[in-house]
Amino acid sequence: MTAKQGRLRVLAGGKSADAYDLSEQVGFILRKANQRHLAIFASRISDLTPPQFAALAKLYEVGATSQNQLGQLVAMDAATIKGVIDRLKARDLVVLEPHGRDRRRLVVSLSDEGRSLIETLLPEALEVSEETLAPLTPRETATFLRLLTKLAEG
Amino acid sequence: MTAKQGRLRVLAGGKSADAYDLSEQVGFILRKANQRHLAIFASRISDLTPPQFAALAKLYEVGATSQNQLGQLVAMDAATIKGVIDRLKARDLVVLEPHGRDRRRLVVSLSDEGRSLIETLLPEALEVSEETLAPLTPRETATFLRLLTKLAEG
DNA sequence: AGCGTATCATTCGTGTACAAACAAATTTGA
DNA sequence: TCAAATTTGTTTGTACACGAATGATACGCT
Repeated sequence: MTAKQGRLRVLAGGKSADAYDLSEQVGFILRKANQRHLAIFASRISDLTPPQFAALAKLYEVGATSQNQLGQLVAMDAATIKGVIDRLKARDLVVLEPHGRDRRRLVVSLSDEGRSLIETLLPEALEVSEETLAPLTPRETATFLRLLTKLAEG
Repeated sequence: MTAKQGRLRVLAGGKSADAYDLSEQVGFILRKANQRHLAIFASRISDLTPPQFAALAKLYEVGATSQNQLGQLVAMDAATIKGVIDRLKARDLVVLEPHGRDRRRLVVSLSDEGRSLIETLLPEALEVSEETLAPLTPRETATFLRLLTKLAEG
């Protein structure tokens, strides 16, 4: 019934000419892996979204920085990091101050509340990573992370 | 200067107690890998977004289906697939018809235009996958896809 | 037949993501 | 030195992504 449309031809001699199976494409599987991870994250850390957590964790790591710089550190563009910071700011988890010498800049840093929240959450976050990687053996995990990093960095 | 805040303690004897390096967490690297893939996709296929492409490709593969069912096939929830289909419908790439026996359902199928578009784009999509995987050797690619699939499926 | 449950589509609200266009401030370089 | 290029932050518009709620319809079971 469905044979008439969408038949994908595979050549006899090994390599396929135009065989395309969506569910075998990297992008598609990558999206699904991400979905699974997000679900695990949400089930353990309902207080923050992953991008919000990433921003706080990075601030905790590097201290005060400008908005854009923080964005680069957590791989978000200017428009995206702004939204994330706005929401953190609205919850008083971060503090914004003007930069002394450069009047374009806005320096972001953790509030006391933000610091104590991230300190509470860090152990949970490690468990999120563990649970995400649970389907793999330790050996596979090491291999996977190495290859994934290679892929992410191009 | 930043040493006072955010210091992460690592125990002497090997395993870290609460060391947390954001850039080593699966979720973070997964997000970056996704970003790189999306950029590659956009540079080669500017006509459609990846979700739109996935929906069309799946329709091409399986023929007419209900909205929700298509959503399941491409791993999108009901609200998401609806938006995607709305946009495809607005460009006349898909056709919507009521289902005969079940008046709740809306049957989606490719329009002629949609079919010819997806046929044109399929070879490009294979190259998107190739370029995404280019940082890995063929051997690494095979390993990576196997592990990624394991991870995505839990 | 009828009642509870499940499914399908839709809507609303929130939160990423990114391109593009912009203003203000700073840096560069001729 | 002073105009050009760059950086920083902001806004707008489009497109996912998902939880939760809703209404209509279908189905299972007694």
